[in-house]
Amino acid sequence: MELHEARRAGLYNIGDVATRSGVTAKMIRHYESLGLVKEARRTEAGYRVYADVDVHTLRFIRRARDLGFSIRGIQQLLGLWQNRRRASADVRRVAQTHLDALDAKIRELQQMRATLEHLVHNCHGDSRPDCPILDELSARATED
Amino acid sequence: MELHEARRAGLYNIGDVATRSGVTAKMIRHYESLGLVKEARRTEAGYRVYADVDVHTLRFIRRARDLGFSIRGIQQLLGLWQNRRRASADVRRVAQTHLDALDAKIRELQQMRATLEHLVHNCHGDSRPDCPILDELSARATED
DNA sequence: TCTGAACCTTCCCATGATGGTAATGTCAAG
DNA sequence: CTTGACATTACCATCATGGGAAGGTTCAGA
Repeated sequence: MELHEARRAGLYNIGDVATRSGVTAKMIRHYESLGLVKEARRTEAGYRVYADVDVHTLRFIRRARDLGFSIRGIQQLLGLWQNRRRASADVRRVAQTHLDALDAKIRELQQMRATLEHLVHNCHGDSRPDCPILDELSARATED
Repeated sequence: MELHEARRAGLYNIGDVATRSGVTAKMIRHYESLGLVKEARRTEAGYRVYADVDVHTLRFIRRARDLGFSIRGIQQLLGLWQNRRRASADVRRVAQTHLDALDAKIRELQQMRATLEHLVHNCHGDSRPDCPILDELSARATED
């Protein structure tokens, strides 16, 4: 197949798909190398060729990434999405696992934030050198 | 210098320092290669040798890492810590920058979390295939 | 004194998701 | 036929950390 034939057949090259899906061409190739999306057909010149269904799949991937799912999680979600006999419980389990991970991460960052906020709040922030931030970081023990 | 002499002089090898500072030997070497800590002296056999002041510095680094500071930020903080003519305003500026970054990251994760929570909440989680989580991910447009 | 465990050294590779760049080849329009 | 905008692969970088291999050192105990 050649590219102009593919175009006439309603197919896209990687740049078109990138624009339509919101996934960069770079990442599309990367996902292919990971096996997250199946290997694209090629024109005779070696250009990747895509159809609407691929755009749809890549949008799915991008939305999942936007929700912070890992490639592993997206792999699971894609598998369930493409399996009509899936149980929604399986989907929810994957999502819940990620939700728990998000919660853990948020708590971790909030803990950092609280400590740092406290320190920043207690720092004069003037021309003098004394600074509770440095005092805390150089303290002999980890206590506040 | 040989190791037993160094020990008698109150110095440590990298394993001791790792234990005392809470920074792994691996990371101590890495920080040295980055220039975050100065190059350690060596015994004649090539073993790194450290003093109490180095333990102190590495603890400082570990505490800063625990607060999520980047290597770049820690470099700045170390510089200020070791500069007696620093202005606390400079320290606070570095900390505030990181605090802002933490806030941004937390908000980003909370946004993800909220969306995902909503989806998980609306998913039956039973044996049927219909699932709002997949519906959202495969939606034609990004709206809730 | 020998041996083995427990250290140390350097060097390379892996993570996860993404970006950059370079060298090279193809396509489409003027 | 040239030119510019595409495409291809391959490699390197990020950020902080860990793993492991291959080899040298130290030290305690038999």
